[in-house]
Amino acid sequence: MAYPDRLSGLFEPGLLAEIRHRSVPRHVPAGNTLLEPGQIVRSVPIVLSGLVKVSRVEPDGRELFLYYVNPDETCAMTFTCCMENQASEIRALAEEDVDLLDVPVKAMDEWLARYPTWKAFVMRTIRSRFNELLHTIDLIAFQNLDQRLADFLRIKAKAQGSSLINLSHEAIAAELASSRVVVSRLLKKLERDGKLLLYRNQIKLLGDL
DNA sequence: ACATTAAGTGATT
DNA sequence: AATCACTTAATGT
Repeated sequence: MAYPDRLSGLFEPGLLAEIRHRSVPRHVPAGNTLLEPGQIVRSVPIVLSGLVKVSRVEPDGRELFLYYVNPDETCAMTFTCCMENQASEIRALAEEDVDLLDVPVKAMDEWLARYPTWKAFVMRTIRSRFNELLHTIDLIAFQNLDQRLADFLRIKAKAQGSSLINLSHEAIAAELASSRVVVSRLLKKLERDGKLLLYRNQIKLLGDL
């Protein structure tokens, strides 16, 4: 199986062999949901390729972008849920075609005690997400939507490896739980400042924000 | 040519 | 920053 090869830089050989034997490869086409809120988490996905968008879904249907899970990463939320077989608090959606390895809860629990690199991997992803979330909480608390928008565009561009973002203002507003008009205005300002170019359903980032 | 959807803008809360 | 109301621009049929 070719999958775990790309993980060889992350884990020791013993663990790689375990991953090979106990994880289940899964392919998720772009646009499909990996996990809906309320669903019981039974396995932890390790993303091999593609891009997974993780967002919060409010009862009224509104959405709030939280973070992307890139290749060689895992979803931090699933760790916290799956240990106690808790329901998911978030939605995970494949934004590009995704190849991943499903690691059963039982296996990842055992590895936590046995393999230092696994423990480090888990801790690292939880810590970095936690810091990311603290950052966005700061921005929301101080009502800095312009910063949050800039962050979103930067992260999106980096995650998909292209400065061309194919999203309508409406779609971006939905991700940030804001309104289209506000996003349009902020984007227009960024364009005036020479930070990006606006087209219909498309945004071209210039340099860094 | 017409209908539909995306984006721009002033005024108001 | 959000909402409303309205205009203008781009796209689909």
